[in-house]
Amino acid sequence: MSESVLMAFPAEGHDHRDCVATALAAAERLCREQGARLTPQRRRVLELVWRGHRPAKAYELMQALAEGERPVAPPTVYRALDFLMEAGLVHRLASLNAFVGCAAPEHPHAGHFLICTRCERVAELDAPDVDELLGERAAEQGFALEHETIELAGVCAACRQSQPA
Amino acid sequence: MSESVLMAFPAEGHDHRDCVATALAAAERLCREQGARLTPQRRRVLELVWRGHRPAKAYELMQALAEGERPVAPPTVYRALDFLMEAGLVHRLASLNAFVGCAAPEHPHAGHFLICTRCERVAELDAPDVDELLGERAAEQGFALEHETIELAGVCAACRQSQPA
DNA sequence: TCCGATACCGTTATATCATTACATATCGAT
DNA sequence: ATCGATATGTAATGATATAACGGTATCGGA
Repeated sequence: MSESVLMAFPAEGHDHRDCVATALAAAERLCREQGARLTPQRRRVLELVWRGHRPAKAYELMQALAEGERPVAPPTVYRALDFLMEAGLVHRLASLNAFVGCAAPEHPHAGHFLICTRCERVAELDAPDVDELLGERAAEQGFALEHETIELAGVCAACRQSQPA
Repeated sequence: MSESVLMAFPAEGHDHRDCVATALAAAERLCREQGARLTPQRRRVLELVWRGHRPAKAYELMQALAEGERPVAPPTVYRALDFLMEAGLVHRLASLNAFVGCAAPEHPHAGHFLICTRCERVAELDAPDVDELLGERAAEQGFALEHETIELAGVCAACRQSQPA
């Protein structure tokens, strides 16, 4: 079995600057390749989304953007998020109305998420076989699948260990 | 393979009064068994949710409730919906901020939905094998699954036939 | 280099979705 | 009939997201 390109729950003491740096570098590269414009504003929003492995709310991002600078209005952040989602750099979590950075933007994939209800961190689940099966089941009904929303809430390994209750 | 108890996309000319009657009867029965109070108001909301196989928005339900009667405020409809969800009579679709009636409330199940982007109808997908697989994949990461949100957007068979584009 | 088209961004207003808090009414067991 | 628990009414507010419009930056072609 090959190493997954997708993100598991990150280790306790991982160097998060690496996560951010990698994500931003990948974003720059992808956008250059595709002729998409990763403007400073969009880059800044992406960086903020990557502040942690917790999903970021749009209005939190707004506040963070405004920090020190002049305040920004909702469309600013929603436009940036729309762009980033379009580019596959960010995923939206429908069950939380929140956004997370994508760790593998170069590998197009439907996002399947594990969401820890204790620590609120999010990981992407790499499960192409689930996709396949869902596709089959949908096809049996004559349904042409376009977009999947798969979000699994529960308790991550670290939280179970620290508080088995 | 046994007949699924869950709802496929309903046929063009199906007798929808049957759907509603069946759903309401099942609700009455379940609530009686469980000692839950299906008050007239809650029953009315359930009935409205079942007006069609399209997801119902909370504020639409509010308006419909108010029709002819005195206007109602948001908590009224949200409280009724909370009760109905608790009882498993209604599912919430996170990707649409909307609600659908559950066709098989006596069979506890995670809701997996097919949502047609053309006609906006919704069907439940019966795919215990998908559940199983997801559970396994999650378990591999030490993740204790609590709740699944699975919503598949696409085009239903009827819409594909009528407009293959 | 200039121009025009397109994409980006700022701003105001408003739409949409959902909850809090507290008062009143109803139900149902004793 | 009374009392506690549950359900409902009501007002206010919070949270999420989009519409509409105009100005500005950027880019490709003349």
